[in-house]
Amino acid sequence: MTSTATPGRGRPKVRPQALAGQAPAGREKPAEKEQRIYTAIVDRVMEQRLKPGTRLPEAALCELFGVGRTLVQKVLQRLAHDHIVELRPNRSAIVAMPSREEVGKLFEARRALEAAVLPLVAEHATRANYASLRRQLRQERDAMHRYAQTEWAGLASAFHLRLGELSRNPMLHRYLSEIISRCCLVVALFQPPGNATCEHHEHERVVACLEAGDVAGAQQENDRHLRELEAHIQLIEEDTDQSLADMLGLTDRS
Amino acid sequence: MTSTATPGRGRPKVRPQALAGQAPAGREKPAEKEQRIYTAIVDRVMEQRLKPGTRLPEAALCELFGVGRTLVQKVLQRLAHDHIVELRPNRSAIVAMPSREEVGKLFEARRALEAAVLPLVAEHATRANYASLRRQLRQERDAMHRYAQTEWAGLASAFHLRLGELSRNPMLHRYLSEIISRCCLVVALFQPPGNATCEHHEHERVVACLEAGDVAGAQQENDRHLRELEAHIQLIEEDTDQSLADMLGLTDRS
DNA sequence: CGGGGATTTCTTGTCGACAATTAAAGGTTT
DNA sequence: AAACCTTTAATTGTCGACAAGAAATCCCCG
Repeated sequence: MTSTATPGRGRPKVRPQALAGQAPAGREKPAEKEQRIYTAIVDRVMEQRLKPGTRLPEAALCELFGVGRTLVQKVLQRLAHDHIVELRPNRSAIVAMPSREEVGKLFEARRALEAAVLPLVAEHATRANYASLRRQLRQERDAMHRYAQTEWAGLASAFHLRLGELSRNPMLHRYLSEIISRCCLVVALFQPPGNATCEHHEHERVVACLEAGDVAGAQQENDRHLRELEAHIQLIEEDTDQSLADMLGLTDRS
Repeated sequence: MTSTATPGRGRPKVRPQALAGQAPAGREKPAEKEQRIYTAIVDRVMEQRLKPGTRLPEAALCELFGVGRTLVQKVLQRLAHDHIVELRPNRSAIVAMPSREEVGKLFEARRALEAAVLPLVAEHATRANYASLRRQLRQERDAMHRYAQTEWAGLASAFHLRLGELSRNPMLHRYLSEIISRCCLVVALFQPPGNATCEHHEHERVVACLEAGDVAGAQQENDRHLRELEAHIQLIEEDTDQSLADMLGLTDRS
């Protein structure tokens, strides 16, 4: 008999690992199921409860969410397409860990895309749109003053998302959404809690330029704003010796 | 017994429809399988052998390509993400048929994106890159003179794709590729064979501006070029009474 | 003769099962 | 003791099976 004390020959048998399932008992529409799993994973990544490099085996996700592998695979496909996870053939999916170069390209793309979007916003935006933008800015400021970091971070990116929406171009909106959520991911990765940049004045400046019809000015302000955000990221990244740990291969396994 | 002459009660039983399978007998790597199906469908759509609105039932595709439904579904997901097909819940997937408004937004996005890409191209491009661009332009001109329409169409979009590549930004490159292939789809849909615009001079002008360091000029030339292309599409669309046939529901079935 | 169900079939949504691949440890040989 | 091979488990790739939803036709009734 194979006792528990004697270590078997091959790969060690993993313990059943009773994972706490949180599947809502009530039946839900098929589309909602998929969305629920998707957002659950994205949220955990944003909260840093799922760190980059963490393995995401399909079976575990199946138990966690109480669904079959088909659905989990579909979600993983979507996550991989959005670069939230990395999908390797015949290997577990892992939470994506963007390299320094990728982060640079990411912000470059974001600057280019937002600059391309601003003229369309200026073209289509109405008074009501500007009013709602300003309302959003007030919320943002309040959250900052209340030191509600997670909420504030969400609102800050919501501003840029709203700009994408106001371009009235579904494709550009989608692309910008994709890039912004990846940026959020990066920020969440490298930003130690409690270390936030005070940026909401810059948002206000962009809106002011837009409302005054100064598109070029808005582009310039936004570009500078994004560069500042990126510089802050880089700085923090230098601070922690992330690269060293990475080189030693300590970030690979749990 | 249920004879073939008497029409049964419910929905008419469809004939097995012996479809000619073209599955390569030799085993292939899993990733290649998926790509083979994907490109096969895209190619058929581009050739207009699969017209918009054509239904794509999973079972038929399974027989055609000799694979299971899992793979077919994965491919359909990708195609839907690229807006090549439309995916409705509990209904057959159909080849996408972009509306007039979507086409407008599509070209708007393309103009914005290419304008955003050009500065990066000017920043990164080397002498050798410009040389290869010019080589491509010569091929393009030759193909046009030889009246090789399909080849020429491919080369014409290849020029824009190359610009995306030269931006050295993977994300922008991918987005531009997506949009360009959608534009190709639209062009293929509305462009009757043999009716091509003579555009390669405009490409040359863009390259000339870029090489001279005149980014704004290149953007302007490219913008005008794309607007001309779109205007040509619209014109043709007005010509054929596509909307009428659509309203009569004649475009639904083969 | 037209409209509302009933009925049948088609089609997708979802799941577990089996095969193939990869990783990780132990044992073995030099 | 270090490098290689063997064994074992974990994990994904792929498929058919079953259930549920939608569509098309016919039947019946007004």
